[in-house]
Amino acid sequence: MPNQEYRTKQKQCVLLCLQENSDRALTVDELTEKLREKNAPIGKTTVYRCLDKLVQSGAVRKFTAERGKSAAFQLMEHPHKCEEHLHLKCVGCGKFIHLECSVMAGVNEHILLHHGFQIDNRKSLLFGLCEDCLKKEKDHGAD
Amino acid sequence: MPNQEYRTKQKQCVLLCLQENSDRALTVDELTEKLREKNAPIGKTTVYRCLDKLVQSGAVRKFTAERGKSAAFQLMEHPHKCEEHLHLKCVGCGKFIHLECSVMAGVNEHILLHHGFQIDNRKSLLFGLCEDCLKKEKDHGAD
DNA sequence: ATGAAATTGAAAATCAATTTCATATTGTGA
DNA sequence: TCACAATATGAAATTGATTTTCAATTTCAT
Repeated sequence: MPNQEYRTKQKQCVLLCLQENSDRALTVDELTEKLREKNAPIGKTTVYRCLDKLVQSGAVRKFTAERGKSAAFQLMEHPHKCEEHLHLKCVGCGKFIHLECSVMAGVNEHILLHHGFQIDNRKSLLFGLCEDCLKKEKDHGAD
Repeated sequence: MPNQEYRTKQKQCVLLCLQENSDRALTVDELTEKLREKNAPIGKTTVYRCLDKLVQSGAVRKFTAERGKSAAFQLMEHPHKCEEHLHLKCVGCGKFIHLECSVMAGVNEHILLHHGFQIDNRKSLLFGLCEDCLKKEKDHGAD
């Protein structure tokens, strides 16, 4: 009486596609389209299900967009390491930045000790503008 | 040729209701129900529209829930001050905490100077467990 | 090869949020 | 006070991402 997860072509393809695009977050539609182009057509329902499992396992991070916009998914290269630091997401270009830094290392501890709050790095995300997008904004003079 | 915002009963009621519940975030359904109970019935569409404006103006913060769950809205008592510090949100009880603290004050500056990233405090939120919920979790021994 | 458990995916359902549009309200100028 | 143009309201219809359903297919231990 097997009680396990079956190894299927579809799951492998979704994971591979995420690996090939690990520098950015993909929506379900983008993923489905990329796989169709690669002659590995797959139903959207299945893509949703694969991603759910990957998110559960911690291997993939889900960026929940505002309603009406699709969520986007990105593979985390080192999930365990990722739990140890905060992350930044640029609202200009979508870039995802690992905030690994000795100065920042003590921040979560400080918040736990002095504010009684235990931050969950997997669920937290700081939004703002990255270096490139800041520069672009200055050049255009706007805002 | 007026080119302004009309002062209507509905807008005042929504704002008042948010003020009376400024300790927590309310969904559109909760807000609509509370106003019905107060004999100030209002259409959901209008509640959505009022909230949009309040969010635009910075007076109200919107907590975008995962899909299938409704977003929740909470009045910010001092919007300008809020832009100056980060916030914590407890995933256990929903508590919203202002992280005003001298130690944290330099964090955004450090990230800008050393990581080239300008954090937008209005869009950022750190998730985790507050003191009370941490205690509850320990008592139950689970996890 | 067999069959029970798990997976797939098209179609239908879900549901918060948005749009539409006819009606009602607001505030200004006469 | 009146009229009217700008704005607001809200019920109903629509949208659109995600989830559910379920019959057909695939996986893998025996």
